[in-house]
This record gives sequence, structure tokens and C-alpha cells, in this order.
Amino acid sequence: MKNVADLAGVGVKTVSRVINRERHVSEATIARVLQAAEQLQYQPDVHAGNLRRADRRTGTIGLLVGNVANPFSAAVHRAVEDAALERHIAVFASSLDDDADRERASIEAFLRRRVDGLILTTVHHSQAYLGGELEQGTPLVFVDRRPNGIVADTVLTNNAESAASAVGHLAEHGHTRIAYLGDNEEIFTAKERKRGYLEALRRRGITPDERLITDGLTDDAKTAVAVSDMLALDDPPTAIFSAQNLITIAVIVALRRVGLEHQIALVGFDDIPMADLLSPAVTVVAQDPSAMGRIAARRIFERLDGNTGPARDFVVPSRLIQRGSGEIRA
Amino acid sequence: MKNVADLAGVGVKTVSRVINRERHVSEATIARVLQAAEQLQYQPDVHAGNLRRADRRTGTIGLLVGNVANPFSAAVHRAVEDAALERHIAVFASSLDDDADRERASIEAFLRRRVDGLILTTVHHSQAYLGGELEQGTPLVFVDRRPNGIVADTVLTNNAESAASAVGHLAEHGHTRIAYLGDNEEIFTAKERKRGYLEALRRRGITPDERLITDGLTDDAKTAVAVSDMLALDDPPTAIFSAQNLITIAVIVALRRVGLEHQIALVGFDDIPMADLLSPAVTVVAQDPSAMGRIAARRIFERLDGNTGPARDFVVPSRLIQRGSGEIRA
DNA sequence: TTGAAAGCGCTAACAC
DNA sequence: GTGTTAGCGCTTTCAA
Repeated sequence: MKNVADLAGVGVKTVSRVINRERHVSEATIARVLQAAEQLQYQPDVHAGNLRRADRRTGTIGLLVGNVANPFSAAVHRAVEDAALERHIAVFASSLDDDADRERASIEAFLRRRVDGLILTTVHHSQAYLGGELEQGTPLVFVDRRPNGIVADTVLTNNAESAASAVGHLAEHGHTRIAYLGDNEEIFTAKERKRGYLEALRRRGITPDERLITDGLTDDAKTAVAVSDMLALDDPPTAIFSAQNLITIAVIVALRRVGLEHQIALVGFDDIPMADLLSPAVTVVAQDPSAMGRIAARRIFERLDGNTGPARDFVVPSRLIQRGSGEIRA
Repeated sequence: MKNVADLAGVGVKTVSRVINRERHVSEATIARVLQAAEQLQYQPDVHAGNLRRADRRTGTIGLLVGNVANPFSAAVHRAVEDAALERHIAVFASSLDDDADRERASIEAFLRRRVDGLILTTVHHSQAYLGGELEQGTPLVFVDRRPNGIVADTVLTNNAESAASAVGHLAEHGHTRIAYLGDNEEIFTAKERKRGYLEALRRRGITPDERLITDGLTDDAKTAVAVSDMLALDDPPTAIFSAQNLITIAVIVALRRVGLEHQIALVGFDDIPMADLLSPAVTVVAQDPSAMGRIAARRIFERLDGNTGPARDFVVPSRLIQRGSGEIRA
């Protein structure tokens, strides 16, 4: 900057004014400074500026998701990025892989880099350690999962309600023996979806059968076992509600292996790629990750713009997409 | 930092030493400083430090891809992130959407934030504007597409060769009327893949038929038209080579609409999700985006560690995955 | 409209 | 082992 000032024959402050488009600089000086900057290929250093600037904003936010390579996370990421672009904000992204240590390490790494805000899908059992930051005014918006031990803005799918609608849909097609296949119950979303499943059964006077309920399906092999165990029952399920996209895919594979994919109804939570090209096409309750990311980003910006209201929940509705597998009758 | 120093009853430099784990500090002082830092919830500011630090590294790299929500880009991103994590480097990610203006804007935004290096899949017709940065020592690694107007490290799939192997595979199954459906020919990868297609035909003495070759399929509707036009020929193709994943999916849809998916052979370039659950399962030449991202990140780090050798090409081989659609005989 | 001086939070260099 | 001083590249404050 000094070099540019010397070359243009002005003081550093004038260069600063030109770069930041402040007023009260004559056209002639502006032109001279710009020309000098161009000639020296000058790139301002935002961090040096932020050190002294009043608002201390870095124009950067951090995004923590499950896995940037997972379509759900990727859609959230993309939506956040698009919203950030409008405000010239850069996005740090990090995958957590359900690893609580990684969560804390990533957050610390971002905080050290002085991000203006954080959008996070967390895995640690408590986010109380973020209380200090929140009080200091760093905007925090949680996506998909509610934080524990702290009250903050949260963007959520109406998990229980959506799950209930999926199960209700199966019941409407004559099913009473509806299986539940879900993820680890410690995960907020998994718990909610199971709650919705049970609620839907209750509402229709169907007594839950523990043999038709399996949690903790963290890999395909476990899901395959769970499906074949259920099918081996004297009174096997005639329909399946799978509470997560990877589980849905594993269920499809398992049903095909025994040739029952056209006999047993299936509704999945979360959309899966190519769902309409499979046979049968897969009925799902689809979340709206783009909307979730967009809403989270907007909320961060509201907070950065001075909104200090109480923490809010933003509920993003999901949508039942009927494609075939969920419309198989009992 | 000053506050921590005061509370611990030491000088700021000692705090700095403790934070940076330098030697020559007594255990007792370390403990006192750490305790004070904890009490004040002190978070060091990396940017302030980097301002004065000798190497001026920010521990940050920028990643520019087509679209973080596209599975190929997402896989590259994930691999880059994993490699970066080991070195405690944070990753800025940005989608370009084949928009040249966005390319320049994103790069400038990252450079202003003083990223240590850049991994990029570019879209602008020339990257000559990056020559200055490269000379100044900012490591640049291009992924998937070679830059124009500048010589720099590049990680590539062997596009032509892979396309040729796909077409050869179809020829080995008795096909001589093999269609080519590809993206805009201005894109480096599209051009290379078409070259491979033509080369494979030539090698087997098959004369290319212009009516079986269509470029510029930038959306599904165009692909649908191209497929139905070809099928309406007096001597329609008996096999199709689709040069990009989105095109492959559109071709599948088009073939199904006329019920020919089990009659006409298909090999796609790039893997597609759920490929093995479709009927027929889809044969592809699959790229290895994870390997590409990993290699790109490693190269950046090599450069950061002082390697100043000439720019290199890194060729990542692809793999033919036979699943059914490509093994349909003529 | 412009510039000089001070200072943001930290580290380099050197002194003790 | 530890502290002091200067200065990184910029913006603020205030004077001209």
C-alpha cells in the first residue's frame, strides 16, 4: 500500500480511501491511485485492515456439516454459498463425520480465523462450550440438529410430523404391519423420526411390535440383517418405513435380493438420487436442504446486521413424493 | 493477549511463546499462562500473527470447483479437505457454475484473504491473469481441466484414452454403429473425450457417421431430442457412448421412454449414483475424483514446502466398470 | 480533499 | 527463561 501511495504521489490514507470507495477523493486522485495499484498488481490484505477496522468483520463464515460429499450436506453448502456470495462473504466448509473431536477442532480453527458467524450441524453431546462465543455476539445457527446445553437459532425439518405422514401414507394403503428401520437413536433427527412413527401408529390404533423396530443401523450390513430377520418372522411386515437415505438404499438392496421389492411397500425419509428411475420408483418424504441452508445463511446475516432478538426455531416442511414403492397395497 | 499477560503476570512475548509451543519456557510459567488464557477464554488471532510472522502463511487454501453440490466436485472437495486437515489447513470452497466472471471474482476474494494456495477447476478461456500470482510463489494446482495461457501443475483424468476404452468395449461386443453424445466442445474434457471416441473408431476401421455425433448437450431436453433423432434414422445406432454423467442419465430416461434400454448398449463417462440398482445396471468409465483431490492437495503442500520444480501433469487413470448396459450385444 | 500519527493483536529481533 | 521495542498492512482519529 505504501508503494502504491508513493507511486501515485499521495499518502497511504488516500490509497485506503480509494480502495474502500470512500467519498471525498477527487476524480483525478482516484484515477492516479487506481493506475498505480494496477501497475503494481496491488491486492489489499483484508486481514490487516480488519485488525484496525471498527466492526472487525472478516467477511467469512464457517460451515460445519456431516460430510460435504453427502448430497444432503452438499445441498446445504451450496445454498449457504449462494446466499453468502451476494454479501461477498467467503465460506469455510468442514466435514465432521459424526466425530465430536473434529467438531471442536474445526470450530476452534474457524474461530481463530475470526469468522463472522458459524452454521453448524453438530455431533458433540453438548454445545455448552459455545456459550461464551454466543454471548460475545458471534452468530451461531444450527442446521438439521438442535444443539444441547445452549439456546440458539436452529433450522429444522419437522422430523416427527414428516415421519408420521410417511407412516400414515402406508397405513392408508392398507398396511398395519409397518416396520421401522432407523439410525442411532442418540441422534436428534433419528429420535424425532421414530417418535413420529410411533405417534402415527398410535393415532391409528396400531400396537407397535418391537420385532418390527430396529435402531442403530449405521451400515449397510446391519440393515441387511435387520430386513432379513424381519422377513423371517411368522407375521412379517408388509411395509417398511426407513428413516434415513442410506438405510433406504440398503433396504432396497435387501428386498431385491429376496425378490420382494414389488410386494413390500417402502417409504424412505430423505430423497435418494435416481429414485424415479428405480423399479419400483421410490416413495420418500423429501427434506429441503437448499431451503435449510438458505434460511440459515439469512439468519446469520440478520444477526450480523444487528438483530439481537431471542433464539428462534425455523421449521422447513418436507414433502411426500409418491413414486410407486409407497403405494403398494397390503 | 495483553490481558492474559497481565493476569499471568508475564510479558506478552511469553504468552506468545506458550501459545505457539516454543521452547525455553518454564513449566510453571506455561501453566500460569494457560490458566489465565482459559480464564479469559482467550482465542489467538491467527491473522494478526500472520501479519508479522516470517512465512506469512495463513493456513488456508481456496478450492474452486464447478458446483459443490455435484457429486464429482463434492468428492474432490472432500479429498482436499481430508488432506488439508492433516496440516491444520482450512479450506475455502466456491462454486463457479461455468461462469467466467465468478471465477475471477472468487479468485480475487481468496487472494485478498491471503490463501496459501489455490486448487481450481476453471472456466475462463484464459488463466493468464494468474501468471503474476504464480510467479510470486502462490501455488496453483488445476484439477480436471488444463489452464489456458499459463503453465501450472495440473491433475487430469486420461480423458481421451478412457473414452477410447469405453468405445472399444462397445466395439468388442459387436457394435459398429456407436453414437457419441457429448457436452460443449469448448470444454477441455469434452474435446478430449470426443477425440478418444474418434480415435477408437479409427483404430477399428469404423468410419465416423456425423449423424451419430452430437455435441453441446447442456441440458436434458437437448439430449432427449438428440437420442430420438438418432433412433429415427434408417440405420440407427446399436450402442451409445455418453461423455458425461448428466448426459448419461438423460440418455437412460430417453431410452426408457421408447422401451429400448435393454436393446441399445450404453457406456457412460463418469459414474452415476445408484448405477448398479438400475435395470439394466449402467456400465461406465468411472473417474476417481477422490484421488484427483488428494493429489492436488498434496501437490500444493509440496509447493508450500519449497518444491520449485517445473509444472507437472498428474494423470489419474479411470476404470471401466461393467454392470450390464455396456455388455448388450449388437 | 488530503495526510500524519497512533494503534489493531501479534511476532521478530535483541537485550537482559 | 523472560521482557522490551519495533513493525507487519491497514484504518482510525484528528489536524491541515
